[in-house]
Amino acid sequence: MAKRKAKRRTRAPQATRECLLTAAFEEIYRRGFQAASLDAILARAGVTKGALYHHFPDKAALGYAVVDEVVKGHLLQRWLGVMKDADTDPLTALQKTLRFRAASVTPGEIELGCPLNNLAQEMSPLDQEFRRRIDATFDAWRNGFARALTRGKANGTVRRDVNPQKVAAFLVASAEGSYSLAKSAGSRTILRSNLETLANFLETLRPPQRARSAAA
Amino acid sequence: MAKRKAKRRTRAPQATRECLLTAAFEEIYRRGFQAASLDAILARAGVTKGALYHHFPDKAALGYAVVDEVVKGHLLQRWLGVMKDADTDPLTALQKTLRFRAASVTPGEIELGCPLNNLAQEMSPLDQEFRRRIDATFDAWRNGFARALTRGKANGTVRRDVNPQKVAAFLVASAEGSYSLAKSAGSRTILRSNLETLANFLETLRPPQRARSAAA
Amino acid sequence: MAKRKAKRRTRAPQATRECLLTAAFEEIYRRGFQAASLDAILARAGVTKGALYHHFPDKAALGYAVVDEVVKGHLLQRWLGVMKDADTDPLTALQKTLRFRAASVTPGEIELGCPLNNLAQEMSPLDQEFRRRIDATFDAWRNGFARALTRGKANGTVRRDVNPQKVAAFLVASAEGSYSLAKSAGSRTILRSNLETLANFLETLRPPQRARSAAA
Amino acid sequence: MAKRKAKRRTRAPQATRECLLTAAFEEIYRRGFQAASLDAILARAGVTKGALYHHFPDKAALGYAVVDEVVKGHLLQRWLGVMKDADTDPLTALQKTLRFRAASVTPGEIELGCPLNNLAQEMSPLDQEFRRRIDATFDAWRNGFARALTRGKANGTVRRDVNPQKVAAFLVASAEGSYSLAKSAGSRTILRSNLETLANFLETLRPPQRARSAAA
DNA sequence: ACATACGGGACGGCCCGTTAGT
DNA sequence: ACTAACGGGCCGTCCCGTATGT
Repeated sequence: MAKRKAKRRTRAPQATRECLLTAAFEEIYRRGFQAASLDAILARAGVTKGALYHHFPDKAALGYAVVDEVVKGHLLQRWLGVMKDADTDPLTALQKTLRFRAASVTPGEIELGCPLNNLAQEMSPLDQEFRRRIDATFDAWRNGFARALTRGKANGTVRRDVNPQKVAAFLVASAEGSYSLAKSAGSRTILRSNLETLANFLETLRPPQRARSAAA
Repeated sequence: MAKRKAKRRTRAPQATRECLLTAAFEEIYRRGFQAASLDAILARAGVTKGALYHHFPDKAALGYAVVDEVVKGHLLQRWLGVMKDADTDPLTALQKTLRFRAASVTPGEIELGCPLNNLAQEMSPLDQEFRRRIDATFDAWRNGFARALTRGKANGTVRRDVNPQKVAAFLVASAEGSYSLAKSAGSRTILRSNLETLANFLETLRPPQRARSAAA
Repeated sequence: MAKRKAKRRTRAPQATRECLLTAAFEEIYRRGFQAASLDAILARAGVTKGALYHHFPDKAALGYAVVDEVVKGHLLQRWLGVMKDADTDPLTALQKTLRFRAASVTPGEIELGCPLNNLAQEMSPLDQEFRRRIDATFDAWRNGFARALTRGKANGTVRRDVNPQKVAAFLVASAEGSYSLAKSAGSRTILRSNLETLANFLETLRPPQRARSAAA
Repeated sequence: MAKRKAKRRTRAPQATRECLLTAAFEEIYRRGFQAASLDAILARAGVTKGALYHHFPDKAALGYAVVDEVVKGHLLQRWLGVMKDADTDPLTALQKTLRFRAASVTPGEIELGCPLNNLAQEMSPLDQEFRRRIDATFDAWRNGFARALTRGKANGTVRRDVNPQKVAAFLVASAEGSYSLAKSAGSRTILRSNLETLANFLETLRPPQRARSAAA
């Protein structure tokens, strides 16, 4: 009872792997990938070097898996979760998402920023494999937005001259930039203001005709 | 008299200091602050450890000085240089700046991103002093944009309902986000597209009367 | 039924053991015993750790078995193979063996040297059991040479004052030394020259009467 | 007096370096290069990691310096020291050297063998730079013997048909082989016997005429 | 104002061996 | 008979900072 050994969890490789990924994500989110200490991750996960070495060949592979299996899921759920097949009005859905993100941001998110963007800034120039996997995640995000805008063009809720790919890329970039600036300012106000400005920008993408029910 | 090292580098404290700052900036820009090796900086600068620790108390102080004396200047010159006192039409001046940045971006900038944003993402949560100095730089940038917009409101080239501070913050955030995404995508095309979208967004800030001449 | 690994390697304990010994020999020959990685041996053999530790209690035991079951056979076949019962003229048989070894040496042998000598140099001072088994192998080699010289004394082809044990030990030592020096010189020429000098030395062990036919 | 700190030896870089080399030599001699622990060397030398890293870029460089600055000197002094300019009779000088080495061998030398040969066997195939430096040392040894034999040919104490280079190489190889076999046998007797046989072999290199004063 | 020598610590990689499971 | 998960521990590298010396 005194000894905190608690060994032998009955051999659950899948659980061990997920435990490692979660611990690695938290440590990397906090310190960055290069500064993240494997020993700290191990202590947090409650496993040993041998287990880590069994599941991942080296630190980089652990980082790759964190991107693909932890960060990607979190991110897509947050930004694409509510508008799976929003056939009605994608622009409104996007605005709701932006405003919900602005409303529900935690102090921790303000301080630490977006985990994917952190990794992107740090590792993109240093490791091609990292860059590829990070960009693939950003691409999934952008594509989610672009598909929504395309649906809006199809049902007439989005202007014809809108390029869904370009606007989606701009939305993602502006959102990430908003988190970045809020992080260095240490201010959730700036994040909310920026996301609101972005939501207002979306209003300009609606067709001129219907402009609030009765315009013509 | 026996040994003749041929070194003897003129003993100019100011030059040594600037040499260190330049070398430190390049190394930090490339690897990040934590991963930047003092020995690598020293080798690049061609000075020794004694000189470094004569001019700076520790690694952090060197980093602070890089922000204040190297990065800040570069940044403000690039983004505020052309519109010092652009009394005529600040929105057009801003658009020109965005489009000039889009046109003149180098492959190195795409790969490595914005040095200030890199430092912001990495160091803001880890070191309050870093965060303060980085935010001060961003603030100078935002204020430059905000002053321009205020001038525009005064001379009627900018809509009355525009909040200069908020729009300036949004512009900086979107620009930084555009560099971030371009960096992880390894694509200058995405940067250009985003900066162009941002320039188009500025068009919506003009008063409704004018510039609507040839709409139909 | 769900998983189908396609492995299933026939379950043949003897074959597994020999496969391990061969892989271990090659890895040890190349890197030395201490530097030989069990994981590398396992990968080369295509078996897993469980199989290894089923057949051998630890790394040392694997090394001992390599000496006794792989190295010893190779060595004795090479140096004692051709003169099993050379009743006629042992000195000539020894000379033929030396010259055949000189002629048939491969670049790999030059680079890596004699596997028994490598192990002897590395492990003799560190592990008594290793030393014993290595010395037993050298002893078998020496005894093979000594028996041949004794037969030569009996049939008059070797001088009476020759001490077979001492000369045999000298031959083995000089041969091993020749391989050693050739290895560090990276030169097969030096090996051939030395083995030829050793063959010439054997000429001095013949009785003075004969072979002096054409001296004047 | 209790604390064994004894810091601050008044800054003696040369002494520190030699201390490191000596400690490294002993540790490498005992365990081999790859198995030699830097921490053990450091503990033996009484210096820290920082000092080591200052004097040598890595472990390999330390090993190279051990070969060039410790092993080479020891070896050449032992085998070439007594016959610097033995104008009289080089063969006798060589025999004296061999017999002196046989007489003065210590149990430690029997157990651990020749440090240069140990390094040669272990490192030659793994590191070209090691091989080069080791071979250079062997070459100096061989050249010392060869020069002596050449002088003997000049003054008539060595047979005309002797090839000094080849015989020198053979002598070095046989001597090294003798140490090798003695090491794995754990027997100084075998070393003495072999060196004596080698000394006797030298007798066959004298010109036939004078063969002990009165032969014809 | 600067250079060299050095202190001490931590990190990632890898390694040998054990054990739960089949 | 054999597999895979896992336990710990050690090693070389490298790093930041200090102290002595000129």
